[in-house]
Amino acid sequence: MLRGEITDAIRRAVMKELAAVGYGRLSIEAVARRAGVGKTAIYRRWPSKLEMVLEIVSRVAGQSLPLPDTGTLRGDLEVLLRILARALRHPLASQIIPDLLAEAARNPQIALTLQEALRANQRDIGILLLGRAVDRGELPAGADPDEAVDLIVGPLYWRLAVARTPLPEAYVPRLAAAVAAGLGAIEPVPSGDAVAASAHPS
Amino acid sequence: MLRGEITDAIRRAVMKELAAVGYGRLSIEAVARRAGVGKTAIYRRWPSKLEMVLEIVSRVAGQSLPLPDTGTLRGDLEVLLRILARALRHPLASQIIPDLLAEAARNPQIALTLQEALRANQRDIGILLLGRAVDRGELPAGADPDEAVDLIVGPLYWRLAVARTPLPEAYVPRLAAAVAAGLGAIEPVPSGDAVAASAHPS
DNA sequence: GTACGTCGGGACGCAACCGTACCGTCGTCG
DNA sequence: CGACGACGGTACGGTTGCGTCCCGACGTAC
Repeated sequence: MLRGEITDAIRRAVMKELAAVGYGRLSIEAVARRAGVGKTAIYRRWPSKLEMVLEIVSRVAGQSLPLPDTGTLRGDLEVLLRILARALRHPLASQIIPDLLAEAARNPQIALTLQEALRANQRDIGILLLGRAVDRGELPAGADPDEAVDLIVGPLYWRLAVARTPLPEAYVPRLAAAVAAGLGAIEPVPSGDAVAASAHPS
Repeated sequence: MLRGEITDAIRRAVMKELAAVGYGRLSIEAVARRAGVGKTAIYRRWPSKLEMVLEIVSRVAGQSLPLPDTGTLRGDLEVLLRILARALRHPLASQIIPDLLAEAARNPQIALTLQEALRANQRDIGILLLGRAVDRGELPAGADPDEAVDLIVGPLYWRLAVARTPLPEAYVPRLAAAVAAGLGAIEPVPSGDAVAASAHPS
C-alpha cells in the first residue's frame, strides 16, 4: 500500500525540478532530495525517469477545458486566449512546457504523450470554435482546422513562452480581434490535400 | 596561433551536439569526441560551456536578413514567412532553437544573447514591414510593433517548432493572407501603455 | 498485539564528466 | 632549420548520478 501523500510530494518535486533544470538534467536523486524522500520510494512507483515524467505531466496536462459559447467568434476567441494566457503565465508551466516540447523533438515517447495530452485537445477546441463560427455565418466553411489553430494559439504562445514579453492591459482583446479577422481571411483548402497531409503529424 | 580548421570543426560539433542532446546535457567531452579533438583544444578557446555556446550560436544567429520590398503588405509577408519557414525547417535549427529558448527561461545570459541575436532582429524587420504598409496606406498607423511581430511569427513558429506538423503546399501564401488581414484589424494602442510596458522585456 | 510493507537513509560498484596537467608529435613562423 | 606552440591523447582526483540492496523505524491493517 503506497502512501498517497508521498506520491503527491514526489509529483510536486518532479514539477519543480523540471522547471528548475529541465528534463535533460532531471535526476532521480535531486527529485528525492527535494521531496524529502528516499530514492526507493520513487523506484517503487515508476520504473524510469521517462515514465515518471510522462505519467505526471500527462496527468496535469490531460484535463480538458470547457469552452463556453459566448455567441460570437471574437468572444469565444477572447475566452480561449484568456485561458491560454493564464496557463502560460503560470511560472511552472511556462518553464516546463517549452522544455518538454524541445525535448519532444528528440524523444518520440515524449512527443507522443504531449501530442495526446495537449495538441489533440487544442485541435478539438479549434474545431469546435470554428464549427460554431461557421454555423453562425461568421466564417466560410472549408478552412483547415490545423491552420486555424496555428493562427489562434501561435501568437500568444510566441509572446508568452518564447519572447516572454509582459502582456499589456488590453492585449488579449486586441489579439482576439486580430485573430478573428485573420481567420476570416483563410482561404478554403483546394481539395483535401492539407487535411490529408496534416493527418500524419510527425 | 590557434588553427582555424580546428575551431570550425569544434563549432560544427557543438551545433550537432546541441541538436542531439540539448544544452542541458551538452558535455565538453562529447563535443571533443565528435570533433575528433582533444579537450585541451576546446578549453584553449573558451573558458566554459556557456560562453562557448553563446559565442557559437550568436555568430550563426546574428546575421541579419535583407527584406525586399514587394510592393504589397501581403507580398512582403509571404517573402518573410518563406524565409522563416526555410530557417525553421533546417534540421539543426529546428532542434537547437526551441531548446535554447527553453533554456533561456532559466539562464539570463542565454536569454540576453538570444534577445540580441534573434528577437531584436525580428523586431526591426517587423517595424520595417509595418512602416512600409502604413506608408502605402494598407494599414492604419499606431499599431504596437510587438503585437504585430507576435501575429506574424507566432503561427509559423507554432506550426514548425512546436506542433511540428508538415506544411501543405500552399500554406505560406494562405497564412500570409490571413496574417495580413489580422494586422489590418489590430486596434491602435490607446496612448503608449503597451509600448511602455513592452519596452522592458524580462 | 502482532506481522507485514512502506518509509527514510545509507552504502554499494559503475559510469560519465569535470577541469587540469603532462606527454610526444607535428606544423608553422621567423 | 631551429624553436615555439598548438595539436591529440592519456591520466589524474573529484563530483554526480545511476539502479540495487539492506537496514532499523514506523504505522497500519487485521
